[in-house]
Amino acid sequence: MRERDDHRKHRAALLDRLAGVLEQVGFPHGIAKVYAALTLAEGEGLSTGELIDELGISKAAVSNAMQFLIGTNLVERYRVRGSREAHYRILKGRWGDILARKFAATSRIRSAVEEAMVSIDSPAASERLEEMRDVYAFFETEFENVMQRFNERTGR
Amino acid sequence: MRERDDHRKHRAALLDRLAGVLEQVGFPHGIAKVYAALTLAEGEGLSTGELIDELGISKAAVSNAMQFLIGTNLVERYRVRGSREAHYRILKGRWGDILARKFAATSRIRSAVEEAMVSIDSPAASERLEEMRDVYAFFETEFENVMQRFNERTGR
DNA sequence: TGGAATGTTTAGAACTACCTGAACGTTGGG
DNA sequence: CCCAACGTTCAGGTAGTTCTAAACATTCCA
Repeated sequence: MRERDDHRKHRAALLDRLAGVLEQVGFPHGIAKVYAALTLAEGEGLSTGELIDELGISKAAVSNAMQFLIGTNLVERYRVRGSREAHYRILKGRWGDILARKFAATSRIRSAVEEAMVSIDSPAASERLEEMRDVYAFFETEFENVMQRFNERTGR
Repeated sequence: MRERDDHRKHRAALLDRLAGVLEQVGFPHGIAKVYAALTLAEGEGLSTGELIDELGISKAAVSNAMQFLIGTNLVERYRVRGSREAHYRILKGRWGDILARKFAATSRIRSAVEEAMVSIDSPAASERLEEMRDVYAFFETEFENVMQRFNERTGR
């Protein structure tokens, strides 16, 4: 069964690559692997046991990852009749939220920099902070517009 | 000198806070502290010795941080006559580059997801990848437009 | 060109994140 | 209600990162 073996290896490589992508988005390593496995699942989702087999991790790691993924509303638990195991599937339409959360950092950063500006007296330092503030203020409003267009697009 | 002491403590807190902001942007911890110190410097920059004193780190850490900051074109070295120490100052107008670099991840992610799509046959998995691809493609073009507006704005 | 001051590299220590195994708690079928 | 299957929590260990100290290299001035 050389062919099957190749297939399996290829799938594993694909999974690692996708997990790497998700780490770039900001997911912790272990959570990225779980999310990637759920994305590439043949059916609608996977059970705890299937995740343990496919990823070679412990059930504690699965439990931990699910606490994060369910807590952040990216994954949900569901039951399959005839099985006592928990099953997990990816919720659709969550990518907008994931990215919106990242954009939220922009406004936090802007206000933190502004807060720093008030207690600085050196002109040189003020100038550097001002540049930083202006850049982030610009991107903050741009991101708001982008998200609005995104929501209109998906709302249709 | 209670007043001076308060001032010093306040500065240190401000520095930590700004360093935290920079970590949110993606800087590693040590590098964020150095960049924050250079931002808040009274004058145009700081010497190695000043950074060591202010941050309480070793000269090796300074050397390492500067390798990163100079390598990514965010800081430059300059000399001060009468001193044999290296001095470092923040380059102006680099924040656009910093953020552009982050946006570049968007297109890398989109193409990685597209690559995964070609070797997947499960309809459920394809659908999930497709959603991810579409979202990232949307943001990719939006970011391109945002960066163009940013460059026009600063180009003036 | 020699020597002191400074910067870089490297080997190892400390810290942090995360994972595992085991104990514990919970759930559901008989 | 009890037992077995499963999930969660927690203490401990491991891997990876980043710091430091010290050796080494470089630079600059006499």
